[in-house]
Amino acid sequence: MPELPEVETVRRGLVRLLSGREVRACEVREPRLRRFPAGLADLSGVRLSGFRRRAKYLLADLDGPAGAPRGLLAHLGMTGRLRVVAEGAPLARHDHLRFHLDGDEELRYEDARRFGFVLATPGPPDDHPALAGLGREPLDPDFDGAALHAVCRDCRSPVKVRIMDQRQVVGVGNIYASEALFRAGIHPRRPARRIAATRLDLLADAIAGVLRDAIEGGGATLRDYRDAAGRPGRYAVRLRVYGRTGEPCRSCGTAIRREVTGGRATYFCPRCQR
DNA sequence: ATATGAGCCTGTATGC
DNA sequence: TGCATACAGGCTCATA
Repeated sequence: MPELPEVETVRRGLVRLLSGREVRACEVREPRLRRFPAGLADLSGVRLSGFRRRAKYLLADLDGPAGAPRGLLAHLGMTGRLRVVAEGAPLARHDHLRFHLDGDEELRYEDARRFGFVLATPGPPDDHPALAGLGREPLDPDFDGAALHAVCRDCRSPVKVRIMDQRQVVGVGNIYASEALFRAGIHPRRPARRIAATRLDLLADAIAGVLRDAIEGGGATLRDYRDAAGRPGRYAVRLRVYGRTGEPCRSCGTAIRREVTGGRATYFCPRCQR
């Protein structure tokens, strides 16, 4: 659901809609999120000076009085939405957090499944322990076949499981893992260490390529995902294998197959992917 | 150490 | 129509 392209799309929306804005107050309506929404009571008077992304996490930089939190850290989980709405807009059932802003607007955090969170950090949000141990950013310029080789060598797990492991490569979730492996022509259950170097080059390009294309399309909305302005993504119709069980492969016409790998639904073309 | 599976959580779809 | 069940999958934790 919200994987790297969706989080990046939300980030860009927040930059556009909220840069430089001031938080007047924050209201916690439901604290039982993935992590406790610590520090949000102390945000009055801070200014939102920047929005960054690391993996599937959103980081906000804050300018405020001494002692005020310096950052926000958020994760959308599966159904989390960060949206900018008019002050006092009708509340949805799962609007858990309300950030009242200057300019008569609110930033709302809505999350039906409560797998996500937003919290304030005393120091830079980068220092939060949740970010320790994360793997490589696939859109960094040095993400290539050699980088993937370091990730995949000696690894007996299915390659799909490996590229979804956030300690190895970040931002790739269930949807884009299937899509990237299709692009690279690699079977999702192939042991990671059994992939030749030339094919790892292809896979690195495929991962970065599908993520870039999805960002360009504003992310993929299957059901829940919305950007910071409340709009769905436009990339779902471009997916080549995800959710297409039994439908013809767009490349060879063979029926797309669904299997469970590492406990996750996995989609692939049994003819194009080896 | 790595690898696998359960659990968190609610809305939606499916089967009876 | 209603009920039970399975599934969705981000991550964390426990176990093998």
